Amino acid sequence: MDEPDGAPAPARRGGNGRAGRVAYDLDAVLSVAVQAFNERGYDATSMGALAERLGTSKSAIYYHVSGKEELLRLALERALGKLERLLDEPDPAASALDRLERVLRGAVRVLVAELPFVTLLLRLRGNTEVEREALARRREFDHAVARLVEEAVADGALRSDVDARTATRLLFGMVNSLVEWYRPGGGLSADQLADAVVAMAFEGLRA
Amino acid sequence: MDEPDGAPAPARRGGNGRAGRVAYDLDAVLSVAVQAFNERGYDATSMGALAERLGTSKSAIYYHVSGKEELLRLALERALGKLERLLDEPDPAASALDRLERVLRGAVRVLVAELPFVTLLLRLRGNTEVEREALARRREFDHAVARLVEEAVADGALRSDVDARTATRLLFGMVNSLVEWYRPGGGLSADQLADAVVAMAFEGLRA
DNA sequence: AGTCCTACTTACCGATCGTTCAGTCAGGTT
DNA sequence: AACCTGACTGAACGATCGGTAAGTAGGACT
Repeated sequence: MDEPDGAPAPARRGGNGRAGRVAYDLDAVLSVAVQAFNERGYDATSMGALAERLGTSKSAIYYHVSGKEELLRLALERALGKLERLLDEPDPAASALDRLERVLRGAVRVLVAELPFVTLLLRLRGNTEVEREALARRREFDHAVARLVEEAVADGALRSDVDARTATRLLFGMVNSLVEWYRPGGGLSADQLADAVVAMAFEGLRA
Repeated sequence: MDEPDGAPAPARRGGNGRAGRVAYDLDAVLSVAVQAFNERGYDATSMGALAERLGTSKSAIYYHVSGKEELLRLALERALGKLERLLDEPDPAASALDRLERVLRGAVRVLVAELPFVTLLLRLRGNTEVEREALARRREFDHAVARLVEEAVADGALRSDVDARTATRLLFGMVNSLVEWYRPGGGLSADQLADAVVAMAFEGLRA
C-alpha cells in the first residue's frame, strides 16, 4: 500500500486542455477523494492522505478545488442529481405500484452505477451546512417515494396492515444497504439485484 | 445548546462508591459519548466537545477511561455482546424458518433496546484495530444468520429463486436501517416494528 | 489532627489538521 | 529573446487534536 495503485493514472492532457504539465483533472481528483472518503470516512481522511494517494502534494489539490468541503459538495451533487432525475419521468398513465417499482429499479441502477458517490451520500452525519443541505434533498426524495407507497396502498395494491411510512423506510433500508456490500463484477448484475429487491419487497421470501 | 441539557445528571454517589465528590460514573460518560459519536461521527467528535457536553474538563474523562478509543471499545462490546447472545439459545427442535424469525425479532428487540450502541456499531469504517475486531465479530454474526437462511431454503421454506446470500444481506439491510430512523416513543413499539419487518421479509408488501 | 483516596482542575505537550503563500518550471505565444 | 499561463512544490500558518503531568478540594478513616 505504498504506491497509489488503485488511483487512476494522472491524465496527461491531450488536445483538450490548453497547456500545462502532468495534470490530474478535477474528475480524477474527485473520484480518488470519494474512494478515500468511503474507505476511511470523510472526517478521518486528511488532505495529506489524499495527496499521498494522488501521488502529489497537499497544496496541488487546492489548485483544483477550493477545499476539502468542495470535494464533498461536488460528490454529493453528482449522487443527488442522478437520484432526483429518477422522479422526473413518472408516466402518469401507470399505476402507483408500477411507478413505485420503476423508481425502485431506477434507484438500484443509480446506486450501482454511481456506487462510491451514493455511498458517501448515505453516510452523511449533517455536521456542516453542505451536509445538511444534501440531507434535506435526500429527505425530499424519500418523501416522494413515500407518497408513491401511500398511493399504492390507497389503490389496494399494497397491504394496508403495515404502515406506509414504516414500509417505505424498510424499503429504503433494504435498497440503501446495497452500498455496504454490493460490488460490481461479483457475479450479480444490477438487473438481477433489482429483481431480488423487487421480489423480496413485493412478494416476500416465503416459498 | 450551551448547557449539557440532554446529558444525564451527574450521579451523586449514594452508598455504593467509597468516597469522592460530584462524580459521573463510567456508564454516564459512556452514554453521553455514544450519543455524541452518533450525532457527529466518532472521528468528528473531539474529547473537548465531549467534555463540554459532560460539563467537565477533557482530562476528567481520562480519569474514567484510558482514552477515546476505549470509549469506542466499551460501547461496541455492549452492542456486540447483546447480539451474540441472540444465537445462544437456538431450540434445535424448531425449524430453520422459526429459528430465523426468532433471531430476526430478537435483533429488532436488541436494536431498539440498545439503539445508540448498535447505531455506533453499524457505522464503523474499520480504521483502527478496535474497529476491525468489532467488524469481524459482526461479520461472524451475519454469517450465522446466513446459515439459517440457507437451511430454510434447503427445507423449502424460503423461495430458492433469490440467492440466499443476497436475501440475507437485504434482510440485514432492512433491519439495520432501523437505527437511521426508528426512535422509541414515536407511536411504534418494538414488537410492532418486528411484526412489520417479519411481514415484509416473509410475505412481502403486495396486497 | 493527620493521612489517604477519589475525582477532579489547570496548564501544557507534540502531532496533525486544513489551508495559504511565495516561488518554480515546462511549455505556448508573441 | 521576452513574457505569460497553467500546474504545480515546499515550507509554513494558526487551530485543534488526543493525551499527560502536577496539583488540589473534599469527604472517609484512623
